[in-house]
Amino acid sequence: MPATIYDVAKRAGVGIGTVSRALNDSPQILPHTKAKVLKAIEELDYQPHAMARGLARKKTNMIAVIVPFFTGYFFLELLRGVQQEVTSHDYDLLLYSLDHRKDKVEDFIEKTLQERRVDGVLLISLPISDYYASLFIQKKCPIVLVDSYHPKLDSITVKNREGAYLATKHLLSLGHEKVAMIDGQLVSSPAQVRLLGYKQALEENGIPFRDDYLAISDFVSGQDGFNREAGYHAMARLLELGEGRPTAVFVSSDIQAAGAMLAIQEAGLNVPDDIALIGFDDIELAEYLELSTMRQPMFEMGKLGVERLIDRIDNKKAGDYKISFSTQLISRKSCGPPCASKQNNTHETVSA
Amino acid sequence: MPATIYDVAKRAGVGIGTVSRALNDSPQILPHTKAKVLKAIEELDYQPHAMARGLARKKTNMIAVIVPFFTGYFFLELLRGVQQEVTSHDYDLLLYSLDHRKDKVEDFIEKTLQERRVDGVLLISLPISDYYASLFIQKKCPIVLVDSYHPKLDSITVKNREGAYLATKHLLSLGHEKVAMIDGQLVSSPAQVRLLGYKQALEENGIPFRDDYLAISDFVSGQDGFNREAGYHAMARLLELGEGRPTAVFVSSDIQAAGAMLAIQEAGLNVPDDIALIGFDDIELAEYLELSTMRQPMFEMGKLGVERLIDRIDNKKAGDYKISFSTQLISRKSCGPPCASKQNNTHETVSA
DNA sequence: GTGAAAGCGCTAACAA
DNA sequence: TTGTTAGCGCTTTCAC
Repeated sequence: MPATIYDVAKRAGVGIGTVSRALNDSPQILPHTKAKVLKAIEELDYQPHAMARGLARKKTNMIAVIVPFFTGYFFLELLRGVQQEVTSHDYDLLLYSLDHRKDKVEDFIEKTLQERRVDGVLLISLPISDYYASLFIQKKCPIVLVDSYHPKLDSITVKNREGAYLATKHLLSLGHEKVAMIDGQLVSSPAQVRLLGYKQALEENGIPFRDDYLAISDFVSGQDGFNREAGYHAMARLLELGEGRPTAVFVSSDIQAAGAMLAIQEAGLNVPDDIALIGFDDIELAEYLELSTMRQPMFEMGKLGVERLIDRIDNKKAGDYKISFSTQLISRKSCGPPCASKQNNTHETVSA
Repeated sequence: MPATIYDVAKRAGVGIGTVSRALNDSPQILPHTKAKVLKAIEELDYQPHAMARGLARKKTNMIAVIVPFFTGYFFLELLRGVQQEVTSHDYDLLLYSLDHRKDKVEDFIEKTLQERRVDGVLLISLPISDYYASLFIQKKCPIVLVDSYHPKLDSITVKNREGAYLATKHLLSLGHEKVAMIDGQLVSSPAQVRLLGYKQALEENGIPFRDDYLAISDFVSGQDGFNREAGYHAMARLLELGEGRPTAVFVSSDIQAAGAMLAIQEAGLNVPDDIALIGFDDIELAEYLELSTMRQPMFEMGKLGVERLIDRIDNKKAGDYKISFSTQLISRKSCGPPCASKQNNTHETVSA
């Protein structure tokens, strides 16, 4: 059995209260006594039991991170940022990832909040209902949303609408008129908002929105459509338009764009000559595929999320906190050369 | 404040012992009484406090997973398997990832073992010293090593040596004679063992091992060399050999191979015509790069690791457990066509 | 400044 | 079968 605070007290010839004071750097203890205690601790290789401490202090020193797992590289980068920050603040991380097929985010929230009594929750890319938002506030349990938004809670987001707008605009500025979009399931908030940005760019350029130019990735059931297969099938549908097919596509995630690229190649077409492509995220893969994309600062978002969360926990800071990161256009080959080579498409303009 | 077991007892008109019995499905309780208690629990939205329960039961219901973070996609896949299994057994997962620049695996072990008192530890791709191996045994804390090995502990590994052997042999069978290897830092156990497999294949084919054909990835300091930059620089060194450069390279991880590929292209050379490449892992990227590789069953390893760990915890099963997964050759374009086109290299054989 | 004692919210052994 | 009580290992009053 590991040593307890009683063992230490006995060995140092003091009471357990004194040991506790030495442990917690209380000023209410003589340096001499403290030294004695520290020596006993050393000799017994004593380590305070986190659960016992947590029970007495009503603090677990754990934060929960809830993620939807299929987010792949995006999640990995984000988690790296999270981990770095968590570790440096001496908290431990309880990771929950939900499988949409069987888990509900609500169950995880209940579990972390009521059972585990974590000190704070970081919710990644997951929507939260008003009911649960209020619950967190009522229980005074700090929560930070990352890549998700709720008016009453701290949220760190990326400017999805702006990003989608800029991506579409980039395509437009290259001379494209027939610009389609491949999006994830609209239950996903980023998917919704990116669609808005796409439409806005179209509108500003006087190009009417076409239903058949919006391909929602819904191939793989139970997921949100942000995956390769879904991208592949969405592109395939666009390709079925034949001659009326788009000359450029804004895809709402790089991973879908990867699938789309494959579909284009299999159809004997070429990126960017036949169809220009721009994605969203800037995952590792994008660099290899020479895919233009809107970069999200994933690592930074994770890090800042934890920073803010711990600030709430330790310093009980209140107040609204909304941060929105801008996306950055990363221009690669998949969009083709600017303008010049697209002039041959200009005759289409007449009919538009 | 959330309801406690006392609140429930009062409301149901019973003692706290009875509530506890209802909670833990004890047979020592009348169905009628149990129903009464369950009703009170429902009404109060009571949830047992995990820490209090843990303290009394001497069981945390948490398992720790310790990973080196830079393992990228390999780790992500593995963690998916881990998560799935952990969740289905109603344990929670405490994630620790260590940054080699500042963390020591020993500190994490101490922390999880002594402070957090987790019920079990899953150590991924990380070596463990004899001292700590004994510590786990002595403390009777179950531990399972995944992608790592220790004679006294449960280990789930992949047949690294065999995999490396087969990869090298594949290159050899294609007609290559000048086969080099790019490896990670030799402190990494897989790196060591894969080197052995490479040498064995060479030897069996009567090809002498050449020092200048072994490029250790050591570019990025503080890491183990299993990353893109390191692969790039290792390949660059091989390329400096000029005409004496290898015609095929076995790279000890796909991510390094990706870097190597880039170096080859930048040198104006072509894969597989000038240099054939085979990697290890079969990460997502490999498919895109059309990189031949030895596939590791990552998801399965994670899942099995947890399965075994929980078996140890719940059923107190003892005994040695060593599982070794075989790797699978995934043949893609990066190795080029079999034999025929390599015949022009045969004249080199004379000097060998 | 320090020791003793009372909780924190549970489980489990012990009576009744 | 059920209620009572004594811990689990700590923090935190409260006296001294």
